[in-house]
Amino acid sequence: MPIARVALPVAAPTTFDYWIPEGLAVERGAIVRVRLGTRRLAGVVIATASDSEVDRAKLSPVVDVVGDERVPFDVLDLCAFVASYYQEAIGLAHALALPPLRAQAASRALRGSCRLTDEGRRALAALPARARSACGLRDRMLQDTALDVDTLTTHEKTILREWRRHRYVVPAGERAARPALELNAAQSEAAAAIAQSLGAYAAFMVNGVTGSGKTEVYLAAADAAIAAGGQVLMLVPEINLTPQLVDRMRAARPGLRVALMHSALAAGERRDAWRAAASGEAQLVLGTRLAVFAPLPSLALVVVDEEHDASYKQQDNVRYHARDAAIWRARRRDVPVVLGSATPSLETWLGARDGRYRRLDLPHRADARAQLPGVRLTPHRAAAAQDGIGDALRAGIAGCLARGEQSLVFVNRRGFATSLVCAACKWESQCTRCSARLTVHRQPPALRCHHCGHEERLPRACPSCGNVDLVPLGLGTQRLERALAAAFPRARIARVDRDSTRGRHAFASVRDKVEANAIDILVGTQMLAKGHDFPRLTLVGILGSDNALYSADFRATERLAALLVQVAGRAGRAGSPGEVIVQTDFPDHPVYTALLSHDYAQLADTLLAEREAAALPPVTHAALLSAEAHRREDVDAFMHAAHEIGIELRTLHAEVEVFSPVAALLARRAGYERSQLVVQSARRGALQRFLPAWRERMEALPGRRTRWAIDVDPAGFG
DNA sequence: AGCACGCCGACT
DNA sequence: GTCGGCGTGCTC
Repeated sequence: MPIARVALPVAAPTTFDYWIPEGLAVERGAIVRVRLGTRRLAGVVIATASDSEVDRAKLSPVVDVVGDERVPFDVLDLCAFVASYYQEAIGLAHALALPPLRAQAASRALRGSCRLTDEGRRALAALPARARSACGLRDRMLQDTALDVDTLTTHEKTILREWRRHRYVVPAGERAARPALELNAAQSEAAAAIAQSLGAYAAFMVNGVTGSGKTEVYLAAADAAIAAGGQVLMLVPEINLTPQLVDRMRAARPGLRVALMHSALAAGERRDAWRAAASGEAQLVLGTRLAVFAPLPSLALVVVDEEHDASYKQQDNVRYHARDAAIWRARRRDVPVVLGSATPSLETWLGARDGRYRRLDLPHRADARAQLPGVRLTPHRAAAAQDGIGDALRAGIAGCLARGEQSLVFVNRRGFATSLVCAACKWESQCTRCSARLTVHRQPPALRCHHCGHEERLPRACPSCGNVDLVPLGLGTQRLERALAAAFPRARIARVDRDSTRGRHAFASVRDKVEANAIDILVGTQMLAKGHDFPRLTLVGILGSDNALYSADFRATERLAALLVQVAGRAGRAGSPGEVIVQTDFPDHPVYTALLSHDYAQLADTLLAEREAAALPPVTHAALLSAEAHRREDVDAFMHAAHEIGIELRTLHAEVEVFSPVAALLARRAGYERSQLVVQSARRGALQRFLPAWRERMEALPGRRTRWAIDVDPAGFG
């Protein structure tokens, strides 16, 4: 009896067999609907066979085949690799490759940018001011000559669709192509090296300083791949970055067929993108980490932009690393892969040092007029009394304002203050469900936990002793914004953090304002760090970054270095020289001296030597077992057992080290007590042989009160 | 992951 | 007496 082996989206360790009814064409890669228990599920056929190990009586039939899409074989292989490498359920790993199955009529997708017609302009201007739902969009349409549809919320797209029916808006058409950017020597050399290697596996590390024009290198390499009839897969860390990147791509390459893939797309749009990729119609597939599973029949080149970025590692469900999956896939398909960054991860750095990756350097900014910014380190402690704004930074901002230039002040913490303490007794705002302090917020006023979302009223007096002298400790974006407003009352200030800027629309509107020169000072967190060109921005202030140096996580310094370089890179990108002022009390720390001398390479070598000395990743290979339960004793009991099993298995796996369980950095979160345990080996293969045996023994442990997971190649030991 | 089955405590 | 709490184990 013909059998289909189906990977179903359940946390079971195996696939499930179903018999194939006569007349139903079921082949490897087909998406089928089946019954599992009482449920009906869609899964992907990973193999067909002439019979099954399972009792015939237990087998049920394949219900039907969904559509005509097939998951390509290399993607099936990638999913199998991901399941095995990351110790995940085979079916959950394969679920990553399924197209969105909601068969809703593919909405006539709006693409690119739209502009108002004259009639539309009249109609919208005449719209009553209280037509609130459309108001923001209307204002933006009336202001802008063209609006990028990708930056809109789904609600706004609905409105826009309506307007298009009335012929109020029409597609803006392809923007006039930017004058073809002359590649400099380093750029054309890098692009040529990649282009020459098309047709076979090769891995490149493109190490280019901020503003060195890595995108142009990717584009030139992509041109070569596409000209030969190939498809290019380009991964980016965040959806925030895609609209701008797409704009640039479309402007530079009119007519380029791009498909976007990220989780913020509606099911219909995602399905369209999936089909465009699968049919070969899309020449460039641009997306976040999940795009690494896209069907690409003519894949010719893979690019991972900002490859150091932590968001490539999925932190829940299937804990895969999209960069590593991309490398695996490139090897499997025998095509080149490009890993680009201004601050390469130490994994990639080591790969380049060992000769596994070919190193391509872009040591200068592409625009010859744009110098790398000058960096100054000034003491932070001295600034504490002035809400964090030291004299140098104050003078710098004043200078910028006088010249009509923009400044950015960065602090990596939202809210007003880190915590609230009582000046009289020892009381401190503490989360009841986490081992963390509650952050002070003023807009709106509240004490909030950034780990579990718990919220309390902002107390007027100490809940413990009644004293009214409560002191907000530490610096957040809201406090900084207030201090800047007090210091520069006439400056136009915008705050950008997760609280102020929800959704893509909000971010795009700040970006537009900055571009329209309606903002003098930007205050914000991480959100501001990445990949946005602000030509008038000449000063960057970085506050509170020393906090990262206290972190117990071994990757903290590497992450800080990347963040500093990214933020500093916002300064002075177009002609005007930039300045970066970093307030630190550790000016001799290698991470700051590297920033001063613009020498990330030196820092990466130093950090790598430290990892070598301490036998830490990427020199060794690690997995992290993390567990949580409501009761401390349950976690401890589980971890104790897990540790014992690990030690016992070492008789068979001598090359693997099993460390003792320790409380997690955040020992309690949302009412769960948390612990973790590290296992590692100098050899990846040894760790890979150990992990399944260990996992199976742990799965057999009684007591399900503890939730646990294995994280292979964890982003940190936190 | 769901979902059912099963074996123990407080309710109309 | 049974309603339902969640701990345990199975699903082709």
